[in-house]
Amino acid sequence: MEIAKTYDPKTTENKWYSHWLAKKYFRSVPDEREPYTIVIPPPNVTGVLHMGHMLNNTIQDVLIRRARMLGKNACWVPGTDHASIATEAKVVAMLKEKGISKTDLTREDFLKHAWEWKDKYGGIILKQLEKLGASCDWDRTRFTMEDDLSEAVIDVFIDLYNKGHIYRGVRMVNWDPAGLTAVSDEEVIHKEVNSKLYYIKYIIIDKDENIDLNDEATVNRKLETGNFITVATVRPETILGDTGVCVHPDDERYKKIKGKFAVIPFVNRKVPIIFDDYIMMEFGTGALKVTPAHDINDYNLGIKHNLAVIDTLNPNGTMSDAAGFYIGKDRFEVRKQIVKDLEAKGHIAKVEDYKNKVGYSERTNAVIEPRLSMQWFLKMQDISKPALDNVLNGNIKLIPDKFINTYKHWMENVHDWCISRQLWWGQRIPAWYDDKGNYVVAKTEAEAITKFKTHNSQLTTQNLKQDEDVLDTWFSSWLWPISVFDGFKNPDGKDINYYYPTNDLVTGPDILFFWIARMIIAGYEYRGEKPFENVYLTGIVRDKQGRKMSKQLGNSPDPIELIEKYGADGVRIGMLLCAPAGNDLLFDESYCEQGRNFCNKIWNAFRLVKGWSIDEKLTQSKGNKTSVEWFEARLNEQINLIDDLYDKYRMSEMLMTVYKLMWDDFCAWYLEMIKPDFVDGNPQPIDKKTYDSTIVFFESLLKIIHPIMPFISEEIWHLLKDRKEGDDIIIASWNKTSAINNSLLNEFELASNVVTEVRNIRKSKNISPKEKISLFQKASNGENKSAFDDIIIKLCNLDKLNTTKEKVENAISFVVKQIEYFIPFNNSIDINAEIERLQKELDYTQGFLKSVMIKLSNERFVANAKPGILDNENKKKADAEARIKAIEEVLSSL
RNA sequence: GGGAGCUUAGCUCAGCUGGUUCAGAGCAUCUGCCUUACAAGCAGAGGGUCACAGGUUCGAACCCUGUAGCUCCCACCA
Repeated sequence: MEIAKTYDPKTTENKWYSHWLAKKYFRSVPDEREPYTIVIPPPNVTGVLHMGHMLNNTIQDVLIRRARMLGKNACWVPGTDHASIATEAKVVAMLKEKGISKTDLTREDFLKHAWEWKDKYGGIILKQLEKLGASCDWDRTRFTMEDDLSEAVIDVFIDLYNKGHIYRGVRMVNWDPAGLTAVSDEEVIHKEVNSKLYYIKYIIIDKDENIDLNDEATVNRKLETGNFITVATVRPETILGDTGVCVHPDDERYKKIKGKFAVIPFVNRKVPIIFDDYIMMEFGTGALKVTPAHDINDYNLGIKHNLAVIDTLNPNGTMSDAAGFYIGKDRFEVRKQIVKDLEAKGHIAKVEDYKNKVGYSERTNAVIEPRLSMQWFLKMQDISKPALDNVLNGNIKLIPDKFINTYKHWMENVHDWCISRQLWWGQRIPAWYDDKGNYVVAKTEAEAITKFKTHNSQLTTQNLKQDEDVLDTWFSSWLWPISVFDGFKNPDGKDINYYYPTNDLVTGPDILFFWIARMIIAGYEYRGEKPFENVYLTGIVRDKQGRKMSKQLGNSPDPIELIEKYGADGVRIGMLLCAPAGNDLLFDESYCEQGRNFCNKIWNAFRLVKGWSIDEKLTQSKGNKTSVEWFEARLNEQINLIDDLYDKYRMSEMLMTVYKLMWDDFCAWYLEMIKPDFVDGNPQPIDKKTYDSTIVFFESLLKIIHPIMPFISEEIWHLLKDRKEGDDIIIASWNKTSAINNSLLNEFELASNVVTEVRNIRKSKNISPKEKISLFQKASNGENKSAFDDIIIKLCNLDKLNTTKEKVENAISFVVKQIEYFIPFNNSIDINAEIERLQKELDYTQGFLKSVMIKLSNERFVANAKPGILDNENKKKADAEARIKAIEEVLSSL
């Protein structure tokens, strides 16, 4: 059978994925085995796969597949997130294209459209994950807005409310006057812009004084006599909402106006002058106009000093009736106009150019206005305590641990969590209001009525209204590790008891607070136990220039296209190659190319082995015996290393170790060592013993690569030999190691150095690899045979490898460790070049010896260094001296 | 403004308790090879004042101090 020269992923991927599904290998149900559990960070239900998903799902699949091979009951729970904001935005956009405005629809109609949308596009992303090879238990697929999970969310809300952790309060939201909605902080883009800082004079009057600003004579007299205070602002239109002027209590300039009042231009409003150390005396004039309705800091000042709140903006960004002037005009128009009008009345002191940051809506690009609104909050102080403690004490590990600092800082300064969103797509807040604004929190309207009736027997359903808002999406995803196992519905269920706490969570550090910290909080609050043991934090995938991948930039490759181009295994390698834990990764397609090449290398190793014919009668040569013994030692050594790296979550190092074990040790050395020769153009057979060992090695290697490259490993596993039904690599046992022959590994080290030296000399002397040469190795006793001699002969294409007591004339020489080697060379040898080469070696070694001697002659080093270190230095000294002696001997012979 | 982190080869990064020939790996580069598994390959080579300046130590890429540059998080100052 002819085997293709290159590995073709297309023919294998669907085949094996369907096979695994059919065999239900991904399925997990509780049993007596140790569980190994990962819950997927649920992607947005209507989203499509991007590079970030590729990265963290590859890592999750690697972990889950290895756990499965380790004999654990591996359970990877997939699912999707309803993603209130993103999904609602998509549905709104879709409706808009159809000419439907959200405001024209009832809540019920809108939700109908939204569910249709979800049913149509939801789950595409999960289908895409299959292409990657993700071995999720698809029977367990959950959705954060399915009935059970929504019910859990509502129950948790009610429970936390009853415990006194949830309250209503006013909060400044980012209002998008174009989109007519509040947007989250994450959807606000701050840009630095050139604006103007206006200095505006406010007349000062006494407590019992009144003034009419239309009375020009009085105003001018006040201004001329210095009875005014100058404030600076970039938003002069907000003065219509001013209800105070604030200065620093220590500011000498303003001590004399204590107890006085300022008059707001235009509106003629008399407002108090307040003193607060929030003020920075150096900024502007050291006096701040306070507009509680339109600035969060001003709002806080207002609460502290009991100032009125006047909301001067309509939702669409025009001036409201409450503003009193310019009603119905857009705020930017008003800004220009009010400056002119103030100027005319002599209220403008000066105008400066000024750079400041302005927030823009990501979606509409409108300038965001801070706006007050009533929201629901979760008090974080008390319930977050165990979540902080258990990360600090190592009960939950963050990998890499540098994130502990960030986590600690955030948790120690934790803010109350605003959990309400002005959206329809999500879990509706279970609060019910009567027409006076009284409310109760209840699971159903009926319950709400009952609750109300205990206070007011007159109430009926007609007067009750449920809160219009929904809960923040994170308020459902923070329950994810519990709710996917029905831990709320059935708190003592088989699943939750078996799988919880889960083992590893793999996600990005950008949601450390949004999601990870909150899952930990919920875990302790509702299970009294952590939700996971380890959090593996990947980096953010960026492009080669370090920019975030985004649709706008168009710098994000389509993962599915990558898979088609390089194969799923190739792309998985590509992701892992550039993904050190916690560091952002600069993705480039060439990594996938490298991954594809690696697949091909493995494929060709298989092709080579498969092409050999076996001669059962042939006895195993000494060289082959040594080769097999060496590779076995090497393999065991590397498996131990790989296991250790897995345990430490050093994924990129683990990958590199696997890569080099396969490519360098197995393909470049081992297979070359045992590869049968050709005689007269005919390939020779291999002995059965060596062949069998090689197959066993190949199987071990395939098992090692399986978690990383599931498809090619399964394919070759089955092509390598006939297998019984159900003998699939995906469920094969992970390699166990045995004792390692270290002296053989050391001998190989020497032999491989000799081979490299000989090849190097061949190249520098232009000796063709086909031309046989001789090699002499010097040994005082004339023996010094190595198990690797036959291998050196083969790999160097020698006609003989002899031992000699004396140096060899007319030869090129080199020194490996302390041993001298000679290659007789008939053509004239460039003595000078030889001397130069050896002299360089000698200089280096002598320099090295010198540094060792300095240490050893240093009494304080000898006194202070640990014994092992000292022994080492002595050994280094002896080795270097022997080497110098060897080189000098060769040199003197020249 | 507050906090955290980073700076090692052309690129991406390892370097774990300060001490193995410690200055590494992969990629890229250069040179020679279409050698009967693989040119998506083989063989070989070159490449770094470990950001900079001090300090501690017998000994520093590693610990301390300062400086410069970069990144992220939080609060964002009228």
